[in-house]
Amino acid sequence: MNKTKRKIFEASMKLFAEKGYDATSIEEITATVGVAKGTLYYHFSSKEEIFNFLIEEGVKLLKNSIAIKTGNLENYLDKLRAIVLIQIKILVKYESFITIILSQIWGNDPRSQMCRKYVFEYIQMIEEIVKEGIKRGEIIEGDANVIASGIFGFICSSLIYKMRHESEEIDIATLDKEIEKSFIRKLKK
Amino acid sequence: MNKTKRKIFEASMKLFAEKGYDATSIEEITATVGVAKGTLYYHFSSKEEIFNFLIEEGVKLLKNSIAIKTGNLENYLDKLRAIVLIQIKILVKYESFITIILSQIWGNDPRSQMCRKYVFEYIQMIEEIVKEGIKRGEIIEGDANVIASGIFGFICSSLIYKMRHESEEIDIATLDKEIEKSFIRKLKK
DNA sequence: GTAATTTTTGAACAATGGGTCAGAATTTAT
DNA sequence: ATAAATTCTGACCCATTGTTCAAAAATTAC
Repeated sequence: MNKTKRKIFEASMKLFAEKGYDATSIEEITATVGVAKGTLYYHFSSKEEIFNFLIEEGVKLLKNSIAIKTGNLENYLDKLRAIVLIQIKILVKYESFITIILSQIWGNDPRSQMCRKYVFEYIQMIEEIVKEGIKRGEIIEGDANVIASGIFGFICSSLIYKMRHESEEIDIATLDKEIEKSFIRKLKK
Repeated sequence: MNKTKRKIFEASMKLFAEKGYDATSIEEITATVGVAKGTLYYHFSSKEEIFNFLIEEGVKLLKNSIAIKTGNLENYLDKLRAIVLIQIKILVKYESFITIILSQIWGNDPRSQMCRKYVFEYIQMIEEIVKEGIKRGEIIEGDANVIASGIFGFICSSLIYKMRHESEEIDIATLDKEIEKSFIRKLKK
């Protein structure tokens, strides 16, 4: 990716996360980057395209991380543990992306639907792991749907937790350990 | 509340939930209700005021429900169970309100901050229950912060679950039971 | 029935925002 | 050095939006 394009990409990510898609104007993005309007439209065909680009990059990152970190684990509960940890790590490192996703998935407009599609795919992936874990007797019996949605819910709760402790620096290991201790561990059969 | 005002209130709630605050125009709201623009501005001083009004009403409802349903329970884990159930019930009955809240709390703009303030108060309330439950030995030891945030996360996961099963009608009792079985029950000491 | 009050109307206004484009500046190729 | 291709600029366009207001309509009070 071009240097200018990357700058526009990063400024958009930050602004979309802070103020939302609609409330962020093209003018604001270009002012932040320090280029003229035309430059933005040279690199991206529309505001919408910036957004799509953003989401695709983020999803790619999340999926890859999960694939790498869970691939070589044998036990399916350990896979879930790994997912929770990655979720927290991504949240801390790419908070803007997670913020955008969590802001966008709830509505009914096309943009929401698009984001939701990705999130559903992600949860589906978790669900497969839960199902297999149950089948193998490594995870307690239960509705894999609900459990997978619940594990996604931990992204929300982690971000909320992070926001509630904005002043202090959040300790990934501690948050992960506490979620593990209070919720995940209990999924062991 | 006036009949016309109520109609405006309800249409706004629905539209804000579906399309988001910024993407919903005054014109759209008034067209939905079937009144002229001026009528809206007779009942509300601004778009922002509609939003604030909306959030306050919803929060009032949620807090009251919780106070009533947990008040006469002795055991603190039962209180948490009741909260989860109420969360699901409110979600099904007032989905628009929950959708608006979940869309709004993640950003950094004044509107997000306001919504977040309410959500933090709500989580705080859960946290107090968790703390007391731990003190009394009815709930396992753990970080009350994380557990309370986690229980809030179940609102997110329930809405996600609901959206993933849009076609079928969601069964409150079942969803509640599954969350109880997989997550809440395990908090018992 | 008339006056006073409340409620509704919709045209008009000012501001903002996404997007365009012809030309300038810069970089790359020959 | 010159030509070609790439990248950048910012004034301009047009549609949209939140808000206002003087006048009309409807309701209430006397």
